[in-house]
Amino acid sequence: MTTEENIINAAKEVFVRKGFQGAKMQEIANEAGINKALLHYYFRSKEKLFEQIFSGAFQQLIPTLSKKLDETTDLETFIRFFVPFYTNFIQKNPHLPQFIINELSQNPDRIRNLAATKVFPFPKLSRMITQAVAENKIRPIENEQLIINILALIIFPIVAKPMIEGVIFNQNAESYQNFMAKRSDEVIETILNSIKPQKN
Amino acid sequence: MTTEENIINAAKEVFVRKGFQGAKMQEIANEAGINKALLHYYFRSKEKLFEQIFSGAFQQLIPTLSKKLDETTDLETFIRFFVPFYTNFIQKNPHLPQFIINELSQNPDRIRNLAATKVFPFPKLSRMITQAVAENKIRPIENEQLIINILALIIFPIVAKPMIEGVIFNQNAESYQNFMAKRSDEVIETILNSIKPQKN
DNA sequence: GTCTATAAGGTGATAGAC
DNA sequence: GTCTATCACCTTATAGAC
Repeated sequence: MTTEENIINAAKEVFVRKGFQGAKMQEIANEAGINKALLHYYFRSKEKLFEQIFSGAFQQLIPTLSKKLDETTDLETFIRFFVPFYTNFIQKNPHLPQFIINELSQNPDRIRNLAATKVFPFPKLSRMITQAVAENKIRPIENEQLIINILALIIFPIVAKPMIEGVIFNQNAESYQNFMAKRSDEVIETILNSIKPQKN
Repeated sequence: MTTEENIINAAKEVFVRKGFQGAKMQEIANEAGINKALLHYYFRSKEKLFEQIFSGAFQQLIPTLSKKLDETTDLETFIRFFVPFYTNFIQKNPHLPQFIINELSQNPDRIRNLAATKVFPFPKLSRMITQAVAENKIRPIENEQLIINILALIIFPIVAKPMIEGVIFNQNAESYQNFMAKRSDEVIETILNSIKPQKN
């Protein structure tokens, strides 16, 4: 592993754990097993380092999703694919959504350009929902409400992990893991039930 | 308004906007229209000031909820009360959940004692759900899954506001407000639909 | 490329005048 | 109670030897 890759991995870890302000160059250097000066040798400043890390974070995610959306026409099929797929991605990058939310609310300009199109392929899914409603396959619901419902059910339990472990599971990490193992199926069932067409 | 109240209001604002690390005593002083020294005169340290702020944040919330839970036996009735009530509280304190989540994941010890019992009256609601399942009033679902579903649908759109405004609504603040105005009803409908007993 | 040393500026906290 | 001035420390960034 090159020094540069080494730094990137260390920085990703620290940035995402501490946020931009909380992350210290010294801590990144320690984590990478080098010294501060070398950080500035490879990446002129903390800002530059940050941008490099962040712009790469979502690059694995969006192409896959867009492709799947192009191949799929049925909303239920897409949801059954999307929920475990996105859950899995976020479980592998558990601090990422919280990090994005934090940075967007503290310094929107820093990552707005980066985040705008890379977080979620919104328009395609939106059209799919509109169509499903028009065809009476699901109950009437606004695109945005349904999309936020899905994202909320997936993302919240991961972002709020420390809160949930503390308040709901009394600091019991095993209970939380147990809970998360069943989460994906539960979200699918919750979503599909919630949009079933109403009986007349 | 006394200087002390002044400081508390300013500090609440800044802490919740920037997190513990990001909040600077100078910024709090500016926001309060005084100087740094006076902060330390009233509250010995940044830590002390922080504790004072935080421990007061939830004190209005929990008593009301507990009382309502004692008065209510029907789950649907409670949900119809709880969703708009909690939504309203969080809209008035929009940065609070994000703040708690952040601080819990960055320095759990700092607020664990404060947060543990004050965020949510979990056990009472849990028993109510167990009973509703046993009586076939709702489909089989684990208490924790349902409670997290409810909290997720309420809290996420507020915590993730900057992300949603950016990605879903193209920086259009009015669209977001419009979305939030309908949110409470939508959450109730989503939740109640999602737990309807299954047909045989 | 990698290091040590240090500059330049910020941050929490205190001393002391009024 | 409120202020100015200042201390001690920390953080980013750079200079310069190897």
